[in-house]
Amino acid sequence: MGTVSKALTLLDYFSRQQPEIGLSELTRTSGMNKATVYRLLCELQAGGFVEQAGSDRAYRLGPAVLRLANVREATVPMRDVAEAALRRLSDATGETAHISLMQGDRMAIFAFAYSAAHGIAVRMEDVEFLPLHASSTGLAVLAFSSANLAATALSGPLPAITPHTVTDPERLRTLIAAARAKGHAESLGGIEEDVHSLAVPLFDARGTCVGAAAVATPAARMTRALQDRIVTALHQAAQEIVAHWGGAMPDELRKARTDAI
Amino acid sequence: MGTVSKALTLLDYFSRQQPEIGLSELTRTSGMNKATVYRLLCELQAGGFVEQAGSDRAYRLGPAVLRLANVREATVPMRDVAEAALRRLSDATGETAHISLMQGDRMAIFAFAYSAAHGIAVRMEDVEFLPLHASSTGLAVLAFSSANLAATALSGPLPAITPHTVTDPERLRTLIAAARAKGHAESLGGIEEDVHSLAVPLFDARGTCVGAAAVATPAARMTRALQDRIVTALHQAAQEIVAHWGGAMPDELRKARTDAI
DNA sequence: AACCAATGGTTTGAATAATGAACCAAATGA
DNA sequence: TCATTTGGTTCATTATTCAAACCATTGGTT
Repeated sequence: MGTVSKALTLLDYFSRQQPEIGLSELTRTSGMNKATVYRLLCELQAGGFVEQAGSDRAYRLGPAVLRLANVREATVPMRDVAEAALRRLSDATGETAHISLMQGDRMAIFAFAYSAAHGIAVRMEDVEFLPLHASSTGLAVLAFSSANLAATALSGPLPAITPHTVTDPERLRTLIAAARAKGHAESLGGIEEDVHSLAVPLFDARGTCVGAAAVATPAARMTRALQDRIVTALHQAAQEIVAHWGGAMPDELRKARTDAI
Repeated sequence: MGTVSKALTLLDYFSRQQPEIGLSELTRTSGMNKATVYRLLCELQAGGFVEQAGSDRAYRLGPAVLRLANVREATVPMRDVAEAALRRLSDATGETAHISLMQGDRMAIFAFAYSAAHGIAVRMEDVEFLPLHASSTGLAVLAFSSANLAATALSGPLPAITPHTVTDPERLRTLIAAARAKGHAESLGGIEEDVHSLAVPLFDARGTCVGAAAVATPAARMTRALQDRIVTALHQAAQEIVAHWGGAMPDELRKARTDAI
C-alpha cells in the first residue's frame, strides 16, 4: 500500500457519524503507526484536506475538498443527473429511491429521493455506507463486477445485520448469479427487517460497474405488481443515468433490460 | 516536498477551466517526473479521487471528492453560513460580495453573492483564484498572516494584471501595513481596470487568517460614503462569519473593527 | 506507405523519503 | 502524587521514489 493510498485512506475514516478524529484514535482505527499518521495528517493539513478543530486538537476534513467537489460537479454534474432521475424514479414507484457508488471496497450512498405518495417510507438520511452482501445494491454490484470483487467480498466477514441477512457464501453466490441472469438484485430484510429493496447496476464509461440504483419499500407494501413496476422503472432510470454519465452498458444486461421494459 | 503533498498538488491542477488533463500534460505543468505522476495518479484513481474520462485516457476528478465534501459540509456548514452572510452583505451595500480562502499559497473563491440593486455589477462566475498581490482580498490576508507568507508572496513573480496593478514590493509592503492598521484592504483596478474592491480578513479557530470577505464595485460607482458603508458592512459580516465558523479574531483587529462600526 | 511526433504506460539501479519503535512534554484524572 | 493518555518528535533501518531510458499505440504529414 503506497503512501498516498494511506493518506487517502485516512480521509475515509471521517464521516457524518464521526466528523472529528484525534491523532491517537486515528492511529488505532487505521492500524498504522502514530508517527506515520501524524506526518500524513500534516501533509493533508498543508493541502487543506484536513484541519484541526477549535476545541481539542482533533482533526476534521478541510476546505480543500469543497473546491474539488465544485470542480468535479462542474466537470461531471453526476449528482444533478442522479437526483433528477431519482425524483422521477420515486415518483413513478411511490417509494424511496437511491443510488450508491463503489468507494474502494464499500458502497457509499450517493443520492436519494423520497416519494410523496406515502406517509411511511424507507428513510436514507442516516445511512452512509451499505454492506455488499446484505443490500440489493451490493448484490447488484457484485453480480456485474469482476469475480475478483465477489471473491474478496465473500471471503471477508459477513455480519448478520438482521435475522434475515443471508450470510452463507454459497447462498449468496446463487443470489448473485440470479441477479446477473435477471438484470436486477433483490434483498428482503437484509439490512432492516421490514425493508424490501430492488437494485440494478450502474456502469461507467469503461463498462465497469461503479454502483447501483435501488428502490426500497416497507416489506408490507410490496406486491408482485409493484415489484414489476419498480424493476421496469429501475431499468429505465439506470439506462438514463448511465447515458448521462457517459457510461456504457454491457451487452448481457441490455438484453435482460429490454426484456424487463 | 512529501509524496502525499505531490499527489494533492496534482489534484490542484484540475479546475473548471481545465477539468480533464492527460498524463503528459500533467507531467509538464507540474514539473514532476512522468513515472511519478503516473504512479500518483494510479493511487489517486484507486482511491476514487481521479478517474479516466471515456473518450481519451485523460484524467479528471473522481467521485470520492463528493463524499468528502458532503461530510465536510455536514461537519462545518461553512458554505451556508458564508452564503447567507454574503447575501446580507450584498443587499446592504448594493454590490457584489465574495469570500475567498487561502488554499496553499493561493486564494480560491469560495462563495459570492450579487445584489439586485444595479444592472451593472462585478461578476465572479469565471474567477477561481485571486492573486495575492493584486486583490484587496489578497492584501487583507497578507496583512493579517505571518510575515513569512508576505515574504514568500512578494519574493515571487508579481505580474501586472492591469496597468494599475501595484507590482513594486516596497509599495505593496506599505499597502499591507496600511491594511493592517486600518483593518481592511483596498484595491483599485488591480485585477480589472474598473473594479474597486475592499476586503477584511477572516480567521479560523486558531486565530490564523484563512481568507477574506470582500465587496467589489464598478470603480465609477464608488464614493466616499459608499466606501464607508461597505467597510462597516464588511466588518459586521466578517465578525458574524468568523463567529459561525468558530473562529477567533486577533485583538489588534477587534479595535480597528469596533472603530469602523 | 513511410515517417514523425506525441501519447499513455513500464522498467532500471541509484537517490531519497517513509517507516516504526521509542521518547518527550503537557494535560487529565484518580 | 502518580499513572495514563494526549499530541508531537527523533533517528537508524527500510522501502519507496526518482530520473532517464525504453515500448506500444495513435494521429497527422509527407
